[in-house]
Amino acid sequence: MKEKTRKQYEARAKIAKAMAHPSRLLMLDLLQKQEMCVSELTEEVEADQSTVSKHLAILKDVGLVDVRKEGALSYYRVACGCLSGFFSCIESVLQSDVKDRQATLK
Amino acid sequence: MKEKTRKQYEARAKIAKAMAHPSRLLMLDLLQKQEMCVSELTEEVEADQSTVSKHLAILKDVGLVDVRKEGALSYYRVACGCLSGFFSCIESVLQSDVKDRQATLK
DNA sequence: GCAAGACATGGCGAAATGGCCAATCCGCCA
DNA sequence: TGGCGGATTGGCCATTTCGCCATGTCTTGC
Repeated sequence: MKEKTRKQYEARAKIAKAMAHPSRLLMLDLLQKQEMCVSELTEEVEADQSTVSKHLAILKDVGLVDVRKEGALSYYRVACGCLSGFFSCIESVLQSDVKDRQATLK
Repeated sequence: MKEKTRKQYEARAKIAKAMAHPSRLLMLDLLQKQEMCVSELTEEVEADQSTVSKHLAILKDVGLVDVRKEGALSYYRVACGCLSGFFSCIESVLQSDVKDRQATLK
């Protein structure tokens, strides 16, 4: 395989990897609806504040969220409008898999 | 957070996680165009055959691919039609991130 | 200045992931 | 029935991920 091709798949995988965590999916879901600061997200996610902060750093690193600093607060929001497409794909796999399992049981 | 909600995000994360690997993204890309057997995929991915087989097991487990056995061969193919939506989302994040970096350099 | 609150970062142990080799399983055919 | 090629599974090790604690940075208000 070409080096360039390999790099491309690694870049894509990095983005997918950033989404591949329950807490980060929840955060993306919340941030899609409204921007929130770290302490608000921490309360929703129910994890240590440092943990949430690191999750946000991961999302920010790949460009999935943006930050806006207002005084001491950091407001995060989703940076791309394509997330609904991603979520609906996941949801569709989830649904078809459920159907498969039901079909298998019959 | 409700137990049920947490489980839902975990189920979604499991699917996202299955996609979050360069080799598996490549395989999904190939299998979207045509069904292929393990040895063919092994050649494309350039990894050990057992490694490829395990990657396929992961994709199959979450319902992203299906298998069809023909004699000694196992033909894999993509099981859902929504993958292009997923890929285009990734691609869009990739593009906007590149733009961001260029903008930052100015 | 400094105390307090909001975030970010370093570090560390536990757990999960990824890759290869080796062994096994399975369908086919001599 | 024995052997062979294709595929899966088990085992093992290196690497990465995850989560918390402790600490550092920065802003605000006294």
